[in-house]
This record gives sequence, structure tokens and C-alpha cells, in this order.
Amino acid sequence: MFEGIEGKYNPSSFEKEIYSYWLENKYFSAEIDKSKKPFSIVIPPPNVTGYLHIGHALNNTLQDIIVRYKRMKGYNTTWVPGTDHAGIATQNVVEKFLEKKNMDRFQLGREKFIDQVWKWKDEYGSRIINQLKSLGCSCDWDRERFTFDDNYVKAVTREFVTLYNDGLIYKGNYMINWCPRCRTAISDIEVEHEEKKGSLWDIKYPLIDTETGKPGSEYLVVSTTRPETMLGDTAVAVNPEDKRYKKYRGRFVYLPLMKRKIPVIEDSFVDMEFGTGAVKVTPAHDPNDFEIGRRHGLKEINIFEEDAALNSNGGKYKGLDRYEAREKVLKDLERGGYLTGRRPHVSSVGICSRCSTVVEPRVSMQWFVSMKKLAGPAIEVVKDGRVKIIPGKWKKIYFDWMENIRDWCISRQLWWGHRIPVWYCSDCSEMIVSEEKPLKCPNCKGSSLRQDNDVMDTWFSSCLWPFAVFGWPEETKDLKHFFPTDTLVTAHDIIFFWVARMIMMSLYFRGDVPFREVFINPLVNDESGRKMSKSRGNVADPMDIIEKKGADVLRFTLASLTTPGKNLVLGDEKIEGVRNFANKLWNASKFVSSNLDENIDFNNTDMTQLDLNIWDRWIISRLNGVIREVEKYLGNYKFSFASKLLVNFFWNDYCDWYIESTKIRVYKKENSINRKSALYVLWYILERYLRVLHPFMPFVTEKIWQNIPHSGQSLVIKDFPGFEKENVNKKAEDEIELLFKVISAIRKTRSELKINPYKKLRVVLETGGREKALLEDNGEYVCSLSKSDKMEFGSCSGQKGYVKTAAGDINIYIYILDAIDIELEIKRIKDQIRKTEIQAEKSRKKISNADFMKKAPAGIISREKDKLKEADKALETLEEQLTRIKAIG
RNA sequence: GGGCGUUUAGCUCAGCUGGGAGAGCACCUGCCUUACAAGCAGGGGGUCGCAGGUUCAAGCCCUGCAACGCCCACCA
Repeated sequence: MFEGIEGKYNPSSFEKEIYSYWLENKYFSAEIDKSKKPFSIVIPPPNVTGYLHIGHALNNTLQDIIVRYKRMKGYNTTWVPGTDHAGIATQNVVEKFLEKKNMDRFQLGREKFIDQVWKWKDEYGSRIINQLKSLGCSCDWDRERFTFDDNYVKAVTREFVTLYNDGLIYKGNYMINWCPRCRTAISDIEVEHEEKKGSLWDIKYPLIDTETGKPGSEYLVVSTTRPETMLGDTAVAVNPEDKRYKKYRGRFVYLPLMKRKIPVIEDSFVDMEFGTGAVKVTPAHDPNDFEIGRRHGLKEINIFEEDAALNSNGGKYKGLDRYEAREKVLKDLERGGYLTGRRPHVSSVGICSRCSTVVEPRVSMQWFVSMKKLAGPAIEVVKDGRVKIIPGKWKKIYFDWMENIRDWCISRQLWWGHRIPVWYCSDCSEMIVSEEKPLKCPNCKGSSLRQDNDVMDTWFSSCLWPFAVFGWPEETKDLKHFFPTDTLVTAHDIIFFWVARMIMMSLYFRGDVPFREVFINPLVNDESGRKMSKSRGNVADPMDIIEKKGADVLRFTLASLTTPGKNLVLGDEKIEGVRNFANKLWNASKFVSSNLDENIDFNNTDMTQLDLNIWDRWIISRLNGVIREVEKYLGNYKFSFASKLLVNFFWNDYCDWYIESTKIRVYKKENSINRKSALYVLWYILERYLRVLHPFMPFVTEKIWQNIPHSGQSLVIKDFPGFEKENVNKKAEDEIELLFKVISAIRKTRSELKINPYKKLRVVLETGGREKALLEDNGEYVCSLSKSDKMEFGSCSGQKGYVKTAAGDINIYIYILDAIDIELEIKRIKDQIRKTEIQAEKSRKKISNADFMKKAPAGIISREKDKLKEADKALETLEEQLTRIKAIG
């Protein structure tokens, strides 16, 4: 299974096998271990009917990175996975399926329909779970939960009954949002608002003549965007301060079409400035009118059926759909001379977040949770930091919502969901709220009991997730050990739906926070910065990316784009870039593993017995620094910074410099301590780097790691390398930096002069002291990396055929007479002079500024002086060179 | 109507408590060098949205404006 790092990086050839290996060995399953610190995360449960979209891919990648990291750090780690029964969403999916067979749920009946949904769940419920596995998620599959498991039903029932008994759940006839397509009530936050262009119509309501009792010549004009609702009007309201209408106090108007007498009432809600200052009042179909209606004891006339067709209260319009009725009503009003005006008008209409149907406000009997009391403590724990929300900007949004929270309508007229645990006695209408199904009525002892037909909002069950998954309401060992959880990773669109409610319920039922940190992951946008959505057709399919490029590539791409607080833009080039990186990792590993000497016992080699050179000490020090930084960035959710660091270290430091430098030692086919040291460090860095990278790219790291010398069964359970003080080597880092500068200067000059890359040139360095010693020691490396023939020391100032460049204080002379284009060289020097002059001028200006010299800190001033000195010196040599090169030409 | 965010190279973005404008991609030049052309070496490119202000010094702080995006809100 683990054989061979060969050819190109081809993830599809090993990812599946590796995941199976992990599963077989149960590396993800946490047994409670009290000797270790627990670390737990609960997955935001995807809909059981769902499939993995790019948002899930991001969300779960980030969780997996955290979880894998913590597991390697030695925490007793569990990531509890599961799915949500997702009431409306799932019911809709199954209803659509039935539709295709020309059926609907009513034909099937409640029980058969629910059977059908379970069947659906059995068939498709594992889809998203398998997709999470393809992504590499290290979930604790033995703890997988479903929000409709028997145990979970107990939890939700306990929740309802407790809140009811504590007076926090009540039943009442109130205005709710009704989706005519889903045929259920939905909560306020399940309604989305969309600006729609429509019309504002003016309608004449004649006043009833007090003498004749019949419509007279006087009239009021009301404006409306929804003329059909007039059929349910029960009043016309004016502002009590409005002088224009004082005279109509106590009078009645004639409701056209319905031929009904309705009162003129006064209510300060009415805005005198808007329209005519007179408002039609439809208490059963408008939230404001509902309030007015209740204040004035108006009749609430419901004119709609459940599907928003007119009912018998709609008179002759009965049976028409609401929009057909609108047209008909307008026509009839016009014919009767009641329609006096029409203006274009933009208003925001509510649409069902599940099916995009325009919702209909409606008065109906529903169950509500009283939120104020629950919200208070939930605000506190975020204020005092017991729950940290990251990035912090979401806190404000959380507070705004929580402080203005409104009661939550939790009953749904659906069939798929947790049934409300309430029974009604058919004999005496007693209402029984109970966790267990009652056998007889406690009041009249009758046994004819009927359960409430409604089910509960899905979110009413999922807000128990962080403790229900561990077995609540039982006091299980898991619950005691793993709750509260540590981190929640989720998207901002469910802060209200889910995060806030989990905090409230957790505080209420457990007296503790559900999690200590919430990381709000970014949204995934497409290349043009637009939200990805199915309707726009701009969604990237993660499964497609996994198949074509590999899960590691998808994961790393997403992580590398995750900057807190910003949306993430996913494009093909980004994926390509990461694929290239994976390939680089593959190839470098191929190089290392194919050169490793079988006679070396890598796992038991004492580094102090080796002959480490400055390159070795440098790369060890660098890796050490990278580990520290990566851990820091993982701690504050800066995934993009961590990713960037990991790529840069590996590609630039390890591949471009370290591996290249070791080739001198590695290719010498001799059995020296020198070579052994190089091989050992090559391995040492790679092996540890793989561990650090593993949380990000679990598959390819495991694949490679298994193919190089290692100890242990799997990277999943290998320890994460820690920062080691003794490996910090500032001196080596500084010295290597100097070598880089020299090598780069030579390379640059060669490249600018278009010198053939194979042409080896003689190089003379002018320097002294420690620098000279360093360069001398590394002459072989500098020559090899800069394609120099020979490195000497001294000065060639004024000598013919040399071009001069510099690296810091070191003057570099390169003999180019037989390999050069003089014109190019002159141009190069002139460009250099121009740039340096600009720099020098900048510094000179600052230094000659008296204020600067007086007020700027000493460090800044001396740095500025140094800069000027350097620039002047550079100019001097450049000028000198220019004259010399001109002389050659 | 209220609130939030964004504006830096052709594109996507990074720039920590003010003190030398950065990366990746794209582009240009030269290289199929025995891990890698999915690569190597090198290079060009910016009025830091606009206008003021504070400061010796502003991409960063303050004020105003503009454009784009998002969220919230019961105005018929």
C-alpha cells in the first residue's frame, strides 16, 4: 500500500487506500483517557440529504486541520460527526421526488410519507458522510450522530417539556410567516428579504353616510402594494393627530367589493406624511395591521387557504390564487370607480429561505419560545469572553440580534421532524405536555388522546447538538469528559439560527457554554467575487476537484485562502498553484528518499555525532522557527499565514537552497561523515516537515512518510514536532543570508549580461575578516550555486575584463571579458546608477531636514545615515565601473 | 432607513503598535543542469480609491466624499 514515491504526484492512486488504513486502525476514535487533556469539536451537522458543497469543504477542512493538530499534540481528541434531519429541507427533497411520480404526501398519508423519508435517508444519508471521508476528515466515526436518533428525540422532548414547564414555551394565535408552498409556519429568520419592483395602488373607500347608512359622496383614499388583502380589511386607520381626518372620528367606511362596513380608527402608528395618511387595516395578513387590530379589538379575517388561494372569506374570489385574485380585484375596483391611482413602488418582500416562495403573513395557532430570558446570559458569556467569537466583528452582530431578540415560532406544519410532545384530550380538551405519551387524561381520565400534529423547527433540535451528541439528557461519561467542547467552526449565515441558540440552550440546560471559541469561517466566492450559489451556476464542485486534483490540494487551497474576516475567492489558478506545490513536495521527497543510504539508522542517529555544517544548522534553525510560527497561526486561526509559511519554507529554503547545496555532498559517492550528515539532515527536515504539514495535507504526507525511514504507525498519531530552543541558530541564519546575497548577486549579474548558464566564470571577492573566512569555508557551495569556476580573494579594482558588483560590504568581481555584451553591461550600470541616485536623494532629504534630525528616534536617524552612506558608496563603484567598461568597449 | 466590510502591481491579496511598497498568478529574458518544465535562474511593473487634516515622517491615525459588497429594519 505504501510502496514507492515515483513518477509524478498522483493523489488518486493513494488517497482512498490511505483513508482505509486510518479507519481500519481506528486512529480517529477517541477512547476516554483522563491522563490527557480532552479536546473536542462537534461538526456543524450537514443536512442528511445534502451533498458536499464548497462551503462544507472549507468548513470541514479547517476543523480537520485543528483536530489533526490537536491530536498530534497529544490531546484526547474527538471530532463528533453527524447529520441533521433538516425538517423542511428534507421534506422538500422527498416531496419533489414524489412529484416526479405524480404523487404528493397527502396521497401517501403521514405515516407512509415518513417511512418514505427514512428510506430516502437510508439511501442518501451516507453520501455526504462518504464525501467527508474523501476530503480526509478525521472524524470520530464511532460517535456519529443523527438529530433524529432515538436518543436525540429524548433530548429534544426533554428540552420542550422543560422549557414549557418553566414557562418559556407558550402556544398562541399570533402573526407568523407562512410559506404557502411548504405549507408551514417559518420563523422570522427563515424569511429573506428581496427588493422587488411593484406598484402602489390608491383605492377609494367611501364613507358611510350617517343619515342614510349607505355609502355617500365623501371618501378616504388608502394606498396598498397588495390590493387583494383588502378583502380581509376590518378598518381604516388614521393618525389621531391628523387634523384632516378629525371629522371622521367614529365613522365607518364602505369596503368596496366586499360591501362591508368597517370603522375608521385612530392609531399613532400611522404616518401622516405617507400617502394620504389613511391606511387600510388587514389584521390577519400584515404584521403592523395585526398589532393595530389587537390594540383596537378588530376582527382578524383570514382570507387565505394554506396554499394562499382565497378561501370563502374572499367572497367571489374564493379559489383563486393570491396573484390571480390581485388582478381580478384590481379590475373590479377599476370597474367600480374605486381605483384612483397607481405608482411604481419598490418594496422588500419576504421570501421563504427554503424555497424562495413569497411568504404570506398569517395569523395562526403556533408554539413559541419566549427568548428574552434565554438571551440575557448568552449575551453575558460573549461579553465576558467565556465564548470567544473570532473574528470579533461578528460579536457586534450577535449582540445586536440578541438584544432585540423576538420570540421564536418553533412549530412547523410538517410531517418530518420531532413531534411536539403535547396531547389533547378529546373529551375535556385538556392539554397534556409530557415527555412520555400519556395513557389517560389526568383531568377527566378519558383515554381518547390526540397528539399535536405539528413538528418542531429543526433548529430547535440542532441547538442541543454540542451536548446531545454526548448523550444528554443522560449524564454520560462522554458528556462529562468532552463537554464543553473547545472550538466551533461555522459560517456566519447561521450565527442566529444555530450559534446563538446553542449558547442559550447550553447555558440553560447545562449551565455552561457549549464551546469556548467560535471561528467564523469565510464564505467562498467565485473568481468574480460573487457568492457561489446553485442558481447562479457558479459553484465549484469540491468532489470534482478532489477527483481531479486530490483532496490534499483542495484542502490546502482552501486553507491558504482563509484569512479571518474576508471572503475567499476560489479560482482555478489557485488550485493549480497548490497542485504544483504538492508535486514539488512529491519530487523533493523522491530525491531525498532515493538518495538515503540504507546503512544509516535514521531513527537512532545522534545528531551531535555528525559533522553538521552551517547549511545544516541553518535549515534546522529555520524549520524550528517555522514550527513555532505555524503553531502560533493555528492558535489564532490564521490559516493562510500558516499555509504560506509552510510553502515558502519548503519550496524556497528546503528545495531551492538546502537540497541544492547538499548535492555536492550527496553526489560524492563516498562513505564519509560529511555525506552522512547531509543525508541525515535531508531526512530529518523532511520527516519533521511532513508532520507539520500533515494536518493540512494528510494524504500525501502520510504516503511519503510511510516511504521514508520513520518510527510509529501513522502520522495521524505521531507527535507534532515542538519548537526547540536549542535549535535556534541566529548566527547560522545570518551567515547563510550573506552567502545567499553573494550567490544572488553573481547570478543576477550573469543573467543581466545574458551569460550562458553553463559558462563557468572566475569570481574574485574583496572582503576580509569573518566574512572572508565564511566565504572561504563555503567556496565550493558558492561556486556550485552560482556557476562559478573558481573563487578567489583580493581586489580587481581597475583590472581589465572584470565587472564589479556588491553584496553588502563585499565587492564582487566577475571575469566576463570572454562572455559579455558590452552594450548590455553599460545599460545595466546606468539603470543601477539611476535607481541608486533616487534612493540617495530620498535619504539626503530626510537628513537635511532639521525637524527630522531633532524629533526622529536615534535608531531611525542612524539607519537613514547608513542608507545614504551605502548608496553613495554604491554610486562611486558604479561610476568607476562605467568608465572602465566604456574603456573596454 | 441603520450598521458593517472592502478599495495597494494586469488579476487575487499580504502589509503587525505610523519610520526601507511585498507575495502568488500573469507577463518578459535565459535554461529540457542526473528530484521536479506541474521545473530552475533572473527581470520589468504601483499617484497604496479621491480630497483635506494630524505628524519630522502616513498604505497605516482623523474628517469628508465616492464606488463596490454584505447584513439588519413592520413603513402601507
